Amino acid sequence: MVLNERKIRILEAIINDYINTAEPIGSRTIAKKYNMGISSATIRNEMSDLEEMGLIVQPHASAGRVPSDKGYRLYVDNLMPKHDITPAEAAFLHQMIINNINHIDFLMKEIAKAISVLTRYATIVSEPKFYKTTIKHVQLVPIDERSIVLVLVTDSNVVRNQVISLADAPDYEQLQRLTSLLNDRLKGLCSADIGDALFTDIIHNAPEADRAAVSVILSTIMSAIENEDGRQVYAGGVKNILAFPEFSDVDKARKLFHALEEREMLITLLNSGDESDKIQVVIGSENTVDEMKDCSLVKASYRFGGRNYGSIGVIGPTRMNYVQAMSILSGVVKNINKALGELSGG
Amino acid sequence: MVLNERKIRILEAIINDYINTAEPIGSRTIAKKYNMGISSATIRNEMSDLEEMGLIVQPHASAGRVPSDKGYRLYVDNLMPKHDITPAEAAFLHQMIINNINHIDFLMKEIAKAISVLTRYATIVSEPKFYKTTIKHVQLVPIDERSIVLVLVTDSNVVRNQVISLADAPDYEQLQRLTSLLNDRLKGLCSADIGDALFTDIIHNAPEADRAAVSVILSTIMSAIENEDGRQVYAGGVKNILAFPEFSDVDKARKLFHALEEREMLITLLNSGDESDKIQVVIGSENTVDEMKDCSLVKASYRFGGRNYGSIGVIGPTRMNYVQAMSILSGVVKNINKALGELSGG
DNA sequence: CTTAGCACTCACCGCGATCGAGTGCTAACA
DNA sequence: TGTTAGCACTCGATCGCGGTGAGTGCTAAG
Repeated sequence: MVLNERKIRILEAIINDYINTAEPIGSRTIAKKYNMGISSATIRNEMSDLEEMGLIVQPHASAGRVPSDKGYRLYVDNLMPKHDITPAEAAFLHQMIINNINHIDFLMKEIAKAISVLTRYATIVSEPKFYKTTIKHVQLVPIDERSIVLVLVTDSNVVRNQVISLADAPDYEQLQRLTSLLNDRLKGLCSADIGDALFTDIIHNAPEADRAAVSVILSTIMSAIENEDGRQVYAGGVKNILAFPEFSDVDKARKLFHALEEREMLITLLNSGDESDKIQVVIGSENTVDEMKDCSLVKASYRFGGRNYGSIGVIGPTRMNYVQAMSILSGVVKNINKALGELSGG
Repeated sequence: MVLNERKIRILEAIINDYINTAEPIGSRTIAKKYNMGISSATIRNEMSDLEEMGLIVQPHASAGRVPSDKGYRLYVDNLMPKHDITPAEAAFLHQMIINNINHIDFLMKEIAKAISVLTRYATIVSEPKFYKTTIKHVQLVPIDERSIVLVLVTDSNVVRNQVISLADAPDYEQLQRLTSLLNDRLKGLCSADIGDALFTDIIHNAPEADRAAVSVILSTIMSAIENEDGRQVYAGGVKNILAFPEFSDVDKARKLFHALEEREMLITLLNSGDESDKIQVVIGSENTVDEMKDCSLVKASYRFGGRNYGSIGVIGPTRMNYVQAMSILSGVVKNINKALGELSGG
């Protein structure tokens, strides 16, 4: 069976209508609403064909049709109009990213929030990977007699705090010395560069009195930088899910909420698919995660100098507004990449 | 009408039953379940009195009774058994607090999470107030040519990061000098101590080349420390709300979710009531916030040396388990206070 | 004061009737 | 051959109705 122009227009009508109304749509409605110059009976015949092709389904015998996951897939891959974000949205995103580009941890949360506000869907983001990130600066800051803060700045400008408890914390001058020492030895290195040899070398070259402290501090630095999967993932706008009729059953909503609080699940989601620059769409049953079978995920990676940096995903019902989600996401990614580029260039 | 012993026992039975089942409870059920040696008819008469007193209400004519907010109030103030947390819970809380007491920002989030897990209610916490908190240490850390990080450690061991953008960031040695300068002048001061005079004095005594940077840095420190309401509030376990039958209506749940994302609302909630050491309970309609009229809030402040530090609140339906919420909350607060005490003593 | 008895109320459940949106099929038509 | 009007049919949703049962309030007797 051939998917002619008319079938495509009917499919588009069904998808557009369903995205807006969340109600199954019948032949008569299409005939009236989108006057295509053909009768409802003809549309009925075409719809019968579309169903046979698996592009639309009937929830029950006397109901209208609803797009299937396969239908959405065709739509997303071939039919969907490309369109950009509005200048206002672009300006808003650009400003927000420029303002916070120096503080990536914070920026990621703001982005998640902003995207959920613009799309009214849930947003998940992952921070830049630490793996193969190099140390730009370490700084030891005194707290009290038994603890200090390790501040770690990486080349991707992620700032991390880590409180370290010590039996007997060094005083301020000692910390200054240790800070200099550590920066001299560690600056510009990535986790792979810091082997056991360097590790013990630094300890042995430290003043006798500082060795215990240096050992603890080095371990903390190592574990912070090694923990590749330790990067943060944030979810924003999760409550938007409650606004969709597909989640009017509280139990269903609760399950999805629960899933979206699972770090591992979010990481799995964001890491799925290839890591190309393209925006990827995972529709309903294509999801490997069970709780997501009724949802779609639109995701993109932001990058910097060819290294994979992190990902951003928009989660909505399968009938989500793919055009809007994809355009906003691409706007965000473009702006982040641009800002990160300027950062490395400047 | 006098509230005799028997009426009290019946009221307790109604409240306990309703806390567990969320179903109106009738006279026959009480007679059977809690054998008090009196017939359902007698209980009926007593219940009629309790209703007249406004302690219980009937959702509709042929239904059982449900405690009123006034009934809960009486229960919480006078009838409720005091009981402590289990040794296991106590050990768990104690360990978590001791482990993280040096990093209060993080600790607060962990506490919110832990309380929601233990109680299955939502938890809100506010970080220690910055107001009248003194500066323990400031540290400037380099990021790149155009930005530095300000790390601020207060006497309550809160560690704050703030990225500062500068037209031309000082180099490392310059930052060292500035760090020393700022520590010399600011250590031990609270926001009220840092007036305009000191402010300009520091700037004028700084080397000519550093003045622009010092000015920006000082402003950042000031705004961080002055912003009394700028303290963070976190909500945890909000999704637990979806498990309660009183929120099986998604719309109701959505409204509460929305409210619990409003910073201002949370601050209002946590600041309501007096600031004594006592655990406070706000029941249903006693709430000033509209969205909370169906909920109760159990809240406590944790303190340190007589200064108000911050608050923790547990939010559940009005039929929440007050005994459990209050015991866990008091356990948490006791442990925090103890840990904070040790901190200042050690 | 307590309790058995009883009439009454009313939410809830299950049932059948009705309604209507939507379909598929058929036959007529261009 | 494709399009369309007509029609029977399907089936979820809605409504009305009587029955059921939990629960009450009242009354009168113990």
